[in-house]
Amino acid sequence: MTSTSDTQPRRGWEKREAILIAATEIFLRDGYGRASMDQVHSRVGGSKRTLYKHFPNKEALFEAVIAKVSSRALAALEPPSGEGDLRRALLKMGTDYVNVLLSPDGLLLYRAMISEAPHFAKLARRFFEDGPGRASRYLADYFREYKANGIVDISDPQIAAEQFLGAVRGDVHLAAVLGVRTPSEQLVNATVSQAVETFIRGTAPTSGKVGE
Amino acid sequence: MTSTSDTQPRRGWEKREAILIAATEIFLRDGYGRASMDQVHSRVGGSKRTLYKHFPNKEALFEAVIAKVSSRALAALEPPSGEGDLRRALLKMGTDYVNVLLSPDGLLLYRAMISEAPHFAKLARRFFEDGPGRASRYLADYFREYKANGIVDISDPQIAAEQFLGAVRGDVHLAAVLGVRTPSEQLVNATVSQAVETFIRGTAPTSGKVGE
DNA sequence: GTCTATATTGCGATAGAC
DNA sequence: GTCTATCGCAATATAGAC
Repeated sequence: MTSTSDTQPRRGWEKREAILIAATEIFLRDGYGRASMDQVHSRVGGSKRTLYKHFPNKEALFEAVIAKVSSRALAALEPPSGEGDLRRALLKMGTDYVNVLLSPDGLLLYRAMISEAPHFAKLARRFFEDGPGRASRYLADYFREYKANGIVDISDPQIAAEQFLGAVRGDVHLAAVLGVRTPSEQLVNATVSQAVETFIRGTAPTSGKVGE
Repeated sequence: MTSTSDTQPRRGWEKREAILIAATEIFLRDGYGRASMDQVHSRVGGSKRTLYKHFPNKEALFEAVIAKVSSRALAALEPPSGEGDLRRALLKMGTDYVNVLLSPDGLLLYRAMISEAPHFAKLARRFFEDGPGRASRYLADYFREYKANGIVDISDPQIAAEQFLGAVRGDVHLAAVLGVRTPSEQLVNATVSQAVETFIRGTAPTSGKVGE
């Protein structure tokens, strides 16, 4: 039982789903170029004709795969909870963010999007807007409130948000994407909390007060 | 005159260089998969035998291309100058760093490495060590000195270095890699200086003193 | 030039849903 | 029985490494 497909016949959207699942694994593992419709076909079984009925060509199949994985992987990015203190919000936001980036889907999606950006500009833009762009917008909005209340001293909230998330990412993400090393959860936590402390102190209103 | 090749005959390493130049443009523009030896051949002219004499196969040619572009693009990463104040050193380091990342070679190299990391693990590791890894090591060493002198308060210098560079990168780099937008020099400068200010205040020894 | 890989299609047979 | 999705299998065409 190495194959995803049972011997069960499938009809309608079930077949479509089966194709999508097989295609997802193959496209994300091998990349668009090295993946072949034949691989997908032999993995899912059935007729090639059916495959092309559901997805008129390789590009369409790839786009469907990315759309699905995107929504699945990026769903965990949520706006910081409005109340509560700054430290807690940043910790949660930072942790969620790196967890999305370092999740299997997150890593594969990131690689796929960067690889294919020149040929799938629309997908690349959507990925950016729904992923990193959305996260930093959430955080920027949050900062804007706190800035208005004088709780933080930030000249440009949007830039600050991108920088906090960038700091949290550090080199850990790139190392994981390149397969150089995979971070322990412990290192990730240490990284996030150090980033939070530096950021809070770096944006404290004027006195040396920490947080709160 | 659209071709890189003149009609001049070439011998030995000249031919090799000509091949490398043509291959560089094609590989980085189209990616490993879509690039073809035929394109390289027709661009550089001469016999296919000669091409395969210099580079026994496609992978070897790709590796040579990456090695050359890597050393060219990453050369600008230097250790921060030991004396001078922290603010100036961070500004220079941050600016150099994003300029490397956002340079044409930097962007193309980044994309190529991420795309091919699974199939060229050795190249990927070297890229990481010679690029981001080296930059953060330089900065971490610098921080260690300053930490010993009590000029900065940093719990883990290596993590802090990666975070500063990550903050400087922000989302600007990813957006450029994805072709979503290309940052103005002005935005880059604003980003770097905001990161520097936040970082300096965030790592100041204990009082509210800023820098110096 | 050779040989292989691969995207895409043609067409007739078939099988479950209504 | 009529539809419609699916199947099987072959054919076409092109590209690309060597």
